[in-house]
Amino acid sequence: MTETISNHTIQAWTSLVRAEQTVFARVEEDLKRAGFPPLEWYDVLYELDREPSGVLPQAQVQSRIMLAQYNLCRLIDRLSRDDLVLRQPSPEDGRSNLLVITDKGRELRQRMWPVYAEAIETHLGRHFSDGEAERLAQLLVRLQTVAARERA
Amino acid sequence: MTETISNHTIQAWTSLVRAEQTVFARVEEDLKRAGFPPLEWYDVLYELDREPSGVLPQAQVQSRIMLAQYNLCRLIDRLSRDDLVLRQPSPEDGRSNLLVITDKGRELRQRMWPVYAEAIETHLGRHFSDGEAERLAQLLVRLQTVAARERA
DNA sequence: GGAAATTATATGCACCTGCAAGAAATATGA
DNA sequence: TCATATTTCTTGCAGGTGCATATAATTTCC
Repeated sequence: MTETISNHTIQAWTSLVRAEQTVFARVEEDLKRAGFPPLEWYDVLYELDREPSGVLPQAQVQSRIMLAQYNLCRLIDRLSRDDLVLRQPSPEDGRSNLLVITDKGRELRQRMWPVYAEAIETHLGRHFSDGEAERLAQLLVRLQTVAARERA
Repeated sequence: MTETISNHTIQAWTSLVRAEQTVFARVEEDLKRAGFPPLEWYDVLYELDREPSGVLPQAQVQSRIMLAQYNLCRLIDRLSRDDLVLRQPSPEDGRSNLLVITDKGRELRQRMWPVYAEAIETHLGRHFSDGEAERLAQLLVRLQTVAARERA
C-alpha cells in the first residue's frame, strides 16, 4: 500500500499538468483574439481536410481526436450549423454518419493555421532548442499508450 | 508572416496536449472510482492543509492553483457546502475571505493522497526512469514562466 | 479629504460537459 | 432464422464554465 513515489515523478506530474494547461490556454487565447473558434473545431476540420475526399465517418473522427462521443456529436451540431461540415447518413451503414468538410470549412482551417502555428512557436517552441523539443516529444509520446489496465 | 515552425516543435505541442489530457483523465478516473471528488478539490485542500494554521485568504489560494477567480469562488461554495472548508470574512480586509480547512477537509485530503499517488505512479511514473522524470520536469517547468507578452 | 482607480469576491446568463438512457441499425450465435 | 448483443449516434437533465457585470472595501493621488 504505502506506495513509494519518487519526488521526480511528482514533479513531472505537476509540471506536466501546469505546463499543458498554461500553454493550452495561451494558445487558445491567441486564436480567440484573432476571432477564431476553439481548438477542438480545428482538430475536426484538420482530420477531414487531411482526407483527399474530405469525408470521414463520425466514428473515425472520434477515434482520432480526444473528445467523448456525445461531445463530438454536439460539436458536429455546431460545425454544421456554421456550414463548416455536413452530416450525411452513410449509405453503407445505417447507424453511421459521414462527415464532409465544406469549402468554407477548408478555408477556415487554412486561415487558422498561421495564427495557430505562431502561437505554438511563441508559447512553446521559443522555449526549446530543436533537440530539446524532439526529446520532450519522445518522452511524452510514451504516455499515450493504450491503457493496458493491468489486473492483480 | 509565413512563420517557420519546426516539426519537432509541432510534435512537442501535440504530444504535450495529448499526454497531459490522457494522463489527467486516467488519474481523475482512478480517484472517482475510489469515490473521491475531482482534482481541483484536492488542490485547494492541499494548499490549505500545507499551512500550519490551515488558513489562507481566498486570493492567495487563487494565485497558487490554476482556476479562474469566479470558478474558485464557486468551488469554495461546493467545498463549504460539504463542510471541508469554511469561508470567513477577513478581519483585516473587508473585501477578502479567509478560507479555513476543517478537520473533515484535512481527513479527506489525507485519504485521497495514497490513491492519487498510486494513480500518478501507474499512469506516469511507471513509464520513466527517475532520471527521465527529472529531465521531463526540467523541460516542462520552463513553460510556466509568467507570460512576458512581448510587443512589436 | 474625497473622487477615481484598484482589489476581492460574487452572480445572471448562455453555453458546454458528463451521465444515463434511448433509438435505430447491424452483427452474432444458438 | 430470430432473439440477443453490440455499435453508432442522439438527447434530457443536472451541473460546471466563461463572460460580463455587480457590489463592496480599500488604496491612490491630487
